[in-house]
Amino acid sequence: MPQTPTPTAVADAHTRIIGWFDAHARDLPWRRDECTPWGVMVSEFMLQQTPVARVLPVWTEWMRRWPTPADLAAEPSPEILRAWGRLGYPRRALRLHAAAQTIMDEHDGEVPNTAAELKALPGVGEYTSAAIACFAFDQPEVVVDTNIRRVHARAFSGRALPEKSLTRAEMSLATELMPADPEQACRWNAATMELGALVCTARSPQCRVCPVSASCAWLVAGSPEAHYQPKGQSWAGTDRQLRGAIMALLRSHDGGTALTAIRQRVEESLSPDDAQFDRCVSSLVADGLAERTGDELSLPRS
DNA sequence: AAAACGGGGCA
DNA sequence: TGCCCAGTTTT
Repeated sequence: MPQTPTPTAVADAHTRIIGWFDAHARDLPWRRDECTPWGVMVSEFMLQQTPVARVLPVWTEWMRRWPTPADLAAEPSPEILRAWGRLGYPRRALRLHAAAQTIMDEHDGEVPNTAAELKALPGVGEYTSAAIACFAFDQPEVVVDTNIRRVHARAFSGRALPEKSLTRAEMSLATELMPADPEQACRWNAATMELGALVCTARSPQCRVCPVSASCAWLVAGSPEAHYQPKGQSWAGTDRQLRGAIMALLRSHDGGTALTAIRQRVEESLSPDDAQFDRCVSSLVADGLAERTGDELSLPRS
């Protein structure tokens, strides 16, 4: 277990990383003062497992079309899934829609401002609840995402990568590292995340420009290799690939499409057997991502 | 604790 | 090709 860094070292890290953030933070629309809590919430849903660059245009379009929870909650058409486009994990769009409806039903149309209430919303877990509370409502919640975990692993624990899953020790460390001042705490969260996204990256960290390279435990230890081999997820031939291809087809049509036509179209690029095709159609319907009427499949109405 | 869940871009 | 990305939910 890593030792808790000394108070002096922690304060120095605060100064350096927040100072770096002041100079180098990206001007992202959901970080601007005029962005609403709803805008922050939409961004956090889209950013789950999806890089900033791909989220930007979709977020802008969503905020134009559905600027408040009420607007999204009242949207009955498949336009939600169509507007999600190719962001991936389209169940996030359904969960965001459901969350908007819960906000209407239980929170008077206002995004709740506590982590506990946020976490009760569909699609909002440990990270997202803390992030919205912190970034939209300036509450000093402990925010721990993949970027922050990696920065902590390197700068304070001397490891190339964080553990495979979030550990108690990581949460304790993140808690210890939080600045006492609430405003600084929120800035620290955003700054550490940004450092992980731009400098302390997974593949080729830019230690030459890192504000804490002088004290980085990993660098000081000689940049040791990761103690485990990351296990990537397969893609070619998987249900995920086929489900994605079917969803892309549904998004490109108004109304329904015959299952035989869908099968024919996906076979232009993929080679599913009958069992896989049926399984994927069924699971999409079960997930609420598609609707089956007779021999046709379509995007569902909400 | 582990698996399922998209998709694109870069080394 | 393999790996990674502001994770959550289900098993």
